[in-house]
Amino acid sequence: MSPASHSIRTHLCADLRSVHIGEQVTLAGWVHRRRDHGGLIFIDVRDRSGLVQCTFSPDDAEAFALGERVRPEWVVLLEGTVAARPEGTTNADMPTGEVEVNVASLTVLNTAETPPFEVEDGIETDESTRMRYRYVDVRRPEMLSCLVLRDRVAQAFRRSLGDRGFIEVETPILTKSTPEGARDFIVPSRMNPGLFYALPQSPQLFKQLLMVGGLDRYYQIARCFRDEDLRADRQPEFTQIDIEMSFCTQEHVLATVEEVMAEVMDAAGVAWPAEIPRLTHAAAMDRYGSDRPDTRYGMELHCLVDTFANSEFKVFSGALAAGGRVKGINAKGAGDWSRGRIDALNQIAVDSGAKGLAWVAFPTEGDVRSPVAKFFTDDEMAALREVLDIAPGDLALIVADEHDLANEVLGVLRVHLAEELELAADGFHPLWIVDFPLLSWDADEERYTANHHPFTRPFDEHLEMLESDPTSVLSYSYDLVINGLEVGGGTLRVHDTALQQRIFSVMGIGEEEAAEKFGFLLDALAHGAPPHGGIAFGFDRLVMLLAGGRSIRDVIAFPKTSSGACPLTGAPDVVSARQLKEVHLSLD
RNA sequence: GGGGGUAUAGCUCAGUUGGUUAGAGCGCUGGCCUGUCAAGCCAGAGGUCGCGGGUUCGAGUCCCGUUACUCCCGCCA
Repeated sequence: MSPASHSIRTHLCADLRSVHIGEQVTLAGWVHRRRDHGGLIFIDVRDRSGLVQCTFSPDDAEAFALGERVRPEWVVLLEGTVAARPEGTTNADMPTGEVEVNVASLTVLNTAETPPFEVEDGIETDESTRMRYRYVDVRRPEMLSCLVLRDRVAQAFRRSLGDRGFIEVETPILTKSTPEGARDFIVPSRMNPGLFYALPQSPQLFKQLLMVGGLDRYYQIARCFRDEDLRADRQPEFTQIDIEMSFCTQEHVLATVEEVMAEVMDAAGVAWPAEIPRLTHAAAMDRYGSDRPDTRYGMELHCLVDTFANSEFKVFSGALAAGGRVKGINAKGAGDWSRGRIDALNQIAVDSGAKGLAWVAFPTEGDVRSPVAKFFTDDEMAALREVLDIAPGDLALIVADEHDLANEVLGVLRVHLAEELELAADGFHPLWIVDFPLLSWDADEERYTANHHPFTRPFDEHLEMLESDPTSVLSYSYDLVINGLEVGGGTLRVHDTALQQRIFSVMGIGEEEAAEKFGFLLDALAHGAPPHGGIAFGFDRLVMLLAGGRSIRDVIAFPKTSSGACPLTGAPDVVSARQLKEVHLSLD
């Protein structure tokens, strides 16, 4: 049903077409632009559907006088007759360009101050100004279309998940602070002096409790809160499509998600591959140097250990002797880069933790430029060309270092080079990253920490290594990566109290602490927890990606600045002494 | 917490080696104008040069500090 039903208007502005010619219509909207010719006035009237041109003729003195008075962004109600535009005055650039409305009467519903910026696409106004006047900003078609797309995607998720027997359940916003993970936003409790709620970082534990509760399949479009520093793709509050299912294997979760994503992408009008390729975490690191590789381009990492096994070059031989790796990438088309540009790459490598970056440029056939090639034998050079598939115009970049570091450094360079060389193909290139290690060693905290979260289920066949070789234990875990952006992630969960205790123990979370922080989860697991698993999608990121944007803020109606402030409301703000006293807080 | 960038009219920006009264386009206000659609023409208003301090005869410009916005690193299971 159109918004024009049950309304003081009969049509939306941009719905008018030649078929309406001769009809009496009533429109309501904002004055977009006025073109006053003295004896004839054009006003483009805008509502969320778009624009239509309205004309005021001096024949109707009353309406004409009002037409002279109105200003941009005034809110008007107007009645008139849809008419064909005179020959030669149609506007092919406008959907309504064949017609215009000859206005018989106009009512000013509201006046408006001059807007702080133009209500049109493509403006370059400072973002905090746009945020401060967000109600003006969202009148711009490109902003409106982002919110519409967001709605489309949300509706598609609801429909698709509902069709598959998932039940939408809301979980608490006022909840309990948990260790691990991000910093919590906390809320003082007036009725319980000195005690605090925390806002959820995700509904993780609640959805597991719902599985124990026999809901079987749950989803929620859930608001999540994390008190960490912001980025272009990170807001302090954000939205997840949160999904959990019981009695399933990893394959069942992935299959369900693939079906749902196919339907969602179809609803969003996006081309989407029939099958989502999979890559293990280890393979992703090995081939792309990243656990969220951008597969819109190649430039994979290649192992040069065999190539330089007997190298005289001390940097290489030293790294290999220490058990490290020599790996390289081929920056195709960068063979003629200046020394300065290559030095910049070296700086990126060093900033990423490498000791340095070896490079060999092949600007033209038979020409080689390199500060290190003199250390290579002819055979080594030939092998290098072979392994990296070098052609004239290419640039070989080589890192020799400890295994993981060599991968990561090249991974960073790969992303940087792809941007500079504009390698990314069009469209959306999703892939699954699976089989993440369960735990990582945190050198700062001197303990093992969960890669995903502490409730992730280890591979059954790796359980015996849990205490003896914790970092070698892989887990039932999966991330959905699209164009180098982590869009979703999930795991199968531990559904057994004893195993959960073992994992806490390996992580250095004692029985007492576990009982205090997660006691309710452990209790639940002891009350008949089915095997279960799920996934959560970063909804804002996904919509941003589909909208082709670079900032998550453009798909959030009222986002915050990078310091977590809201220029519109002025939040965060001071509260009164009385409010503080009521919640038993005093400030420094 | 660290690094980079930005801050001059409502918006987007220019402003030279420090030098008279800080400019432009758009927008805004007024006037003219009957077929425009980024209407056109004429006229006009509009400035705490982010803020504070310093150097100087003189600071939008140089120095120090600071705030806000923004991008990145750390951080974000």
